[in-house]
Amino acid sequence: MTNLKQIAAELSLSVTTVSRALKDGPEVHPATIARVKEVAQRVGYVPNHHGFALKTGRTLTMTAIYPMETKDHLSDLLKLPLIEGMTLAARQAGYSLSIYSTTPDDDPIESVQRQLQAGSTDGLIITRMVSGDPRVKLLLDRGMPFVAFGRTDLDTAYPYVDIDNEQIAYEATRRLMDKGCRRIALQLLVPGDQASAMRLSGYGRAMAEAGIPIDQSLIGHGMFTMESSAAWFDRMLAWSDPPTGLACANELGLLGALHALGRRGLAPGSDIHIVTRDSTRLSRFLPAKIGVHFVDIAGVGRKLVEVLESRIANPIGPVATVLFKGEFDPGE
Amino acid sequence: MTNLKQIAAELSLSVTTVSRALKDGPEVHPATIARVKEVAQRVGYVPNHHGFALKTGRTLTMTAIYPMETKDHLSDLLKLPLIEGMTLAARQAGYSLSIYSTTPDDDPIESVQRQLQAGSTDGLIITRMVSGDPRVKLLLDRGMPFVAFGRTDLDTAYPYVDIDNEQIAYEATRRLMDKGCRRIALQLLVPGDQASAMRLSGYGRAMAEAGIPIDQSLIGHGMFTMESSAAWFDRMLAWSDPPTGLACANELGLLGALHALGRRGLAPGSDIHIVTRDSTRLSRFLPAKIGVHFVDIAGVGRKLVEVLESRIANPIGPVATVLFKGEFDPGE
DNA sequence: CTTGACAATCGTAACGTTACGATTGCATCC
DNA sequence: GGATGCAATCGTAACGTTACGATTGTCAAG
Repeated sequence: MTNLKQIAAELSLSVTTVSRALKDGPEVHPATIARVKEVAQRVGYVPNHHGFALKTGRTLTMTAIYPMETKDHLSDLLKLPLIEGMTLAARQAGYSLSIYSTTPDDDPIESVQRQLQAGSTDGLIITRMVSGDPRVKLLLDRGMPFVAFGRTDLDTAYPYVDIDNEQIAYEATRRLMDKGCRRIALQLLVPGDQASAMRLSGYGRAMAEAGIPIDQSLIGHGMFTMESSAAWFDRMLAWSDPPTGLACANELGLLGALHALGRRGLAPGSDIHIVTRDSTRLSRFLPAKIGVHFVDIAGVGRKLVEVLESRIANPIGPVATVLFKGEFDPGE
Repeated sequence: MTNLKQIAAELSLSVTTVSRALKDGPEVHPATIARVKEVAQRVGYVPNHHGFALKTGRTLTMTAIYPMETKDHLSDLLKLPLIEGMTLAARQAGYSLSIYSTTPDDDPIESVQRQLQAGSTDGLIITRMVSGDPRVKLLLDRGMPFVAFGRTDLDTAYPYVDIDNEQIAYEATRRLMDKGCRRIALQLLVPGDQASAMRLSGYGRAMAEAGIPIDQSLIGHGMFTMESSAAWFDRMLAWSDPPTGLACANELGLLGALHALGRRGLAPGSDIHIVTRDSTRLSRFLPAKIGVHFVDIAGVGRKLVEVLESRIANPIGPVATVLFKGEFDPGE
């Protein structure tokens, strides 16, 4: 591992001049800059991360707090394109992305505090926003740059990137109504999180417009595994008045529901209609007629990094808020 | 952000003593240790990562090099449990895990060299091993601790965790033969990688045992998206003598194949039989009779971290090599 | 010839941590 | 009472980097 000192020694220059030359400092003679860069290139000099971080306070690291809904089960395929989008964008922006996994046992606030105290990151990507999320105030107060994947219902302005879950659920419900459905079941993910609240809101708006009262028993919470989705939908199918429409939370919810349906020899398209949100295009490869909202989650990942990057560069600038719309494909 | 100096000032001790006290140094008076720890606790002291790293050379960071087969498409669901297993285990071991994404444009060797030169990681997790993989020698020569996800055909001993792809493909092929299949198609992932070579080897062994000559046109390379798998299988189904058995590379390959089958009104179970490897249990929720090899990929991720951790702790110790077997479920 | 301006380079200190050797105080021993 | 040993603590230097102010040399203007 080479350092500035070695380059300086080789050229009989001071460490200072070498340091400046490598960042094209105007005080350094152009010819010297060229010589320094030539040697740096030749010996494969790469700045030492920790020396830089210690001196400047900039760590060139972003941390994504990654919540796992369960310890063992697959919980949302969305995470795959999200991670791919984030890691690739972070790398291209010159940051390394550290992933801090949390289980349901972990306190979300404590996870953030830990990152704050450790001081080993320039910025945080937080997800799974809840109503009145206390992490926002905490991070703003401490001046730690961050971006949230998801909005919340605070007065405070803060940077976020979100999916328009309200619109997606509204449109999904409307599409099901267009098919003639009136008893429409809705899958929600983690109870209490903002994404689910928005879905519920969009669903409620569509139902209200159509004058259909909401039947709470049609709303499924905690549908973040194929198993839970299948069991929930299976119970409903046994009712005397089963739902005729279903809005799934995501690909896994869809797979679970299709599984329950298939076991009874049913398929979506005639008696029952299904729509879902999809971030992997996986639903398009299933042998079933389903309406799909595609959302560009890799794009969300890239945007999160981009917003966080500008936030780190200018922590007191205006906050960016970005909303990704879903694109509906009726799947006929 | 508090540091040792502040704690030292508060207790009128030297920084040295505080540093030692926090790691229970035997030279420090027990009562002093208690006082120091009490203050550290109260002010929320967390050691500064970069100061520590600069001084000791230990970064407490592991880096996983994460290859993306394509820039845009979902390429293997295996990555999700792998990342979850790795990140969680790394965190529990006191390391942070950095993910370095690479695209097909990136040179794998250069990616490793970059990590070596940057010196900002204690150890590397490399994947997608190829025949005679030059990264192994490079890392061994430079003394950088690492662990590979996958074996390769080198004489050199090096630590790895792998899935027994040879056995899985062998057993998959045998199972298909038990169903009466003789024309058996095989899906392989990245051309040239070792996992695919092992699959091919296991397939070849089973075919040889059964005395069936290998038809190269039944072997599909580059089947790492649902799209490519569907297109490939669709072409085969149009033949006058289509395959009667198919061994899929993974869940996505399976989805693609089922899609192609479904469009022709066919389903696995009678004319054609399908087996696949699965790391998400997703195939069990599909409305199709397929044999499945389950592999505990989250366990692989945890094991990778565990092996790397012991490698970092003792870089010249014996190399651990771990093989994960698949568990077959005929899916009747 | 002196002064001033300017370009180019240098030296020192500091970020927070740990390793090493030095120092202090105190009891014990001959 | 001075030497010895030991426990507890301290001071300094170093890891690699950057920021700041200082220093050198050159050249033109007065």
